[in-house]
Amino acid sequence: QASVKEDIRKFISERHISQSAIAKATRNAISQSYISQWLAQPQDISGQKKKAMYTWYIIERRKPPGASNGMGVTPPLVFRHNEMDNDCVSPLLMKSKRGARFTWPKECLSILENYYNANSYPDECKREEIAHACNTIIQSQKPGSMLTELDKVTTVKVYNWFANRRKDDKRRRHIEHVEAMDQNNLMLSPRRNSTVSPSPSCNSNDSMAGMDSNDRHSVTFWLYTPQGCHGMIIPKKEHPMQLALEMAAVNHSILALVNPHRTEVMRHDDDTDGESSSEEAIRAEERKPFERIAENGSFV
Amino acid sequence: QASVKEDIRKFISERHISQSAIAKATRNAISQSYISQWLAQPQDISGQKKKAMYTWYIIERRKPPGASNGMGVTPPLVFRHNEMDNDCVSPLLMKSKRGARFTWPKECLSILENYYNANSYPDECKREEIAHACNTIIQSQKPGSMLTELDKVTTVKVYNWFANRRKDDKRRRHIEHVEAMDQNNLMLSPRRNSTVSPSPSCNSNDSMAGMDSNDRHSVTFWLYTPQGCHGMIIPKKEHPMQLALEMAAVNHSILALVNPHRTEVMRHDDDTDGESSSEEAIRAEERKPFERIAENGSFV
DNA sequence: CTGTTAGGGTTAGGGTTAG
DNA sequence: TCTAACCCTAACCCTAACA
Repeated sequence: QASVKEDIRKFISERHISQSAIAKATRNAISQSYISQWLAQPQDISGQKKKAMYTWYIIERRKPPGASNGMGVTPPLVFRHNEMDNDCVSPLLMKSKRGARFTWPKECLSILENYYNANSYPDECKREEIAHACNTIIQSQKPGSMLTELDKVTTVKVYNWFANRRKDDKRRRHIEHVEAMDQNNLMLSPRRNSTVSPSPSCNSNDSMAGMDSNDRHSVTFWLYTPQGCHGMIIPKKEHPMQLALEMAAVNHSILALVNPHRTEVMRHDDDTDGESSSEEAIRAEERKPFERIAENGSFV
Repeated sequence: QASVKEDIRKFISERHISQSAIAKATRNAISQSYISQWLAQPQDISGQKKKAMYTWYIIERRKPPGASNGMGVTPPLVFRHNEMDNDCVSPLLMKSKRGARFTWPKECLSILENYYNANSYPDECKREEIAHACNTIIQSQKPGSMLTELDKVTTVKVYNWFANRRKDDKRRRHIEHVEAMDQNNLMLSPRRNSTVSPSPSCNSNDSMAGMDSNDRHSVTFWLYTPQGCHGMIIPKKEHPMQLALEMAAVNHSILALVNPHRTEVMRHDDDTDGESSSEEAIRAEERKPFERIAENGSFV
């Protein structure tokens, strides 16, 4: 069965709708570049973006063909991600991170390091060269056995290494910088007052003050902008009934996509209580993941 | 004057030797935990452990930097604990990075276990639910008092529990697997006899057999492939004389340390044996670099 | 406009530290 | 001794900025 993606692709091209128009229409729920990638890659999969995309599609499709070539800023786009929102999307994505993890043999690390010093941005060609060099070395280390899929160095692994390496470098530099800038306030005042912040994480200045002595995980924070949560509020209303029907349709297609075999129920083995209290749903939106600050702010 | 402890600390960190490796190398004459504490406390003090530590250090230091990351199982470790052994244990607990340690009440554990069986990867939402459930139970157990910061179950604690739990699970599964693969040599022969392997750790199959019943810390080791430890066997025997000299040197340094008044000795390198005896060099050998077990080609 | 990717962010595996 | 909390980092997500 042709995927919904195919339909959308066709729809877009028939009506000459630009990717950026879509992005705009969905109020940047999906970015142009994401759309581009999604359309290009065969192994699609997106999280709740997919819903935004499908919703846009279904709504847009109803419009008269000639009028408004996608620019229509689709009616406020009200859908909330509540029921029907059984995050059935995640499992596929998540899967990838769950397996056994590759680790770089140290011989390879020195190779990588060498290349890195020469050039931190190797192109695909160079990456291939590097990967090959690594594989050769690894192979020479373990005479008999063939390289397993996991152990084999690929250009992607090399790419990742360089990317991570660069980030790490940057982080380290930043920390140094912060430390260097720390002569002034050696003695920081005891801000231990008991009345404050039940959620200790989000006070722009104060949090930074408590944080600078922190470990590498502060990387999560020293770039965080306090106001990251625009968008998605969606004031509107269409005919509720019709919308509901649409939503049902969307949901159905998604389900079908995710789970090609059985079209009816969907196990959604993951969490997802059948809960759908509206406020619950809203909070489900952009969860701020995991910040483990807290406890270390204590002993200053 | 910089203490020897400083030297050791530096040595360890430079060569990336883990505390548990040291513990193992000294045959648990010093526990990993003890090492940790000793290094943390400025107010050093240890009894005879100190000797074990120093002995390890002195011996390990002679090894070529690349080889044997602390895993060397130091030679029999002969010294006797005689005089000079002033066990001055003054627990001057200093600043420690982590606070007092939280422990899970058993009621909570069963809750966690339940959730774990349903889903080992709870999202933030679920974690909050779990935390709340735990807190409720705890609260009900102790009527009057408010939950202290330490006892309160947070989502982070829940997160950690699940992460640790998953690892533990994996370890357990692996051990089972190894045990299952171990039909052949159930009874490990008492290789205690004097003629063989002075280092009991590196005989491919036997070592595994001895290990599988091990505790959770075996996780550090079941990643070594059986034949990964060739070159460790060290058939050699040191010249007794040489050893004696070593011991003398060790004792000397320790004395100097215990009696910090006479500073003239210690600092220089112990191993005045200008030898680099040829047999020593043999053992330098390269070590096989780890190699994961790769059981996970499984789930494609 | 679209394809690419650098770089900000995050998750989770393997291993270590420390109460 | 046991294990909660932590570190390190491979692999992945997403988008702004470019080419």
